[in-house]
Amino acid sequence: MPINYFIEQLQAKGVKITPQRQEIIKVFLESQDLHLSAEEVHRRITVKFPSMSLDTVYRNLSMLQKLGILTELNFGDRKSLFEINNSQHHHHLICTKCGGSQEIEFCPLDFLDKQHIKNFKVQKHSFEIFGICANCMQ
Amino acid sequence: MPINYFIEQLQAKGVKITPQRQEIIKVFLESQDLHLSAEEVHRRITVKFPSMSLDTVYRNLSMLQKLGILTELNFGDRKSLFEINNSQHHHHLICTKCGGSQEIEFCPLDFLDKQHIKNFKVQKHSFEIFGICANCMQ
DNA sequence: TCCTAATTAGGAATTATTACTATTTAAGAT
DNA sequence: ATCTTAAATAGTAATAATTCCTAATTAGGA
Repeated sequence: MPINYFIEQLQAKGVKITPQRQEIIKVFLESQDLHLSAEEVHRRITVKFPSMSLDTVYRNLSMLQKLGILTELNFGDRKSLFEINNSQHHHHLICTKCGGSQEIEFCPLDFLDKQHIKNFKVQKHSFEIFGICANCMQ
Repeated sequence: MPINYFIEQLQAKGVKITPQRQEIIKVFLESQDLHLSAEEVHRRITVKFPSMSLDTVYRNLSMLQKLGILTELNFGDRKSLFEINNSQHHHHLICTKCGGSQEIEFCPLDFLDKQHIKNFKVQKHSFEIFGICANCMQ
């Protein structure tokens, strides 16, 4: 997805298109890493724009997540990671040794009997598998 | 499960049976709430034993989790919750409005095609569904 | 009863995130 | 093109959860 695709979403929601916001989206689009922490996003931007405030990063990550442009991930280490929604819905295998992760396309909701969630309005869900990856296995 | 069941597990692992440890286990066994934070465990114990250190709570929760006596839960609010393993494996529906949770017996691993996780040694997994519970719905 | 490694209390330090406030700015109106 | 203003930002302080540190205590074996 080109950056304009996301900029248009912002315009449609009536939020201002600031240079800071554009930089944050660019970082995700240019990143090889799929998952970035607020700190890491900030670090990458301040290389070129040293005045970017960490608060601005947090504020915008949160806003972009609410708009559905980013997904927030919690791998249980009490720091949030974010990934941009430019591929299909998926979940993750996370290596507890090296910290790396891979995507799996399996989604539990496809197998969940609706009996289990009646009288409950589902908003979102999380599913992660933790273990040792092939690399770390030997 | 009586408390002795857990004490014996500790003895079998060769850790010392301190009063502090026994209190922590008691708190879980006596609690109607299924999920307790470190802070909450500490709060309940200091009513009777004001000198219990918060550090001791953290250290022991972590130890009890590694021994398989407790399960650590992360509902994405960057604070860990713990529950004692005295019922069968389950997952949770979590209400984003009131914070309450209910158990569901469905487990994704029962439906996961082993193709998805080949070359990966599974250690643990998380699965939570977030939404609005029946009470908060009206 | 003695010994010692394990454990603890108390407080300081760390990490991630949120709050606050004065200043700046995007973008619609004139 | 300029003006206006609500939204957004920078910089810093505050908060929350957790971990680290160290001297003192203690469980449990000898």
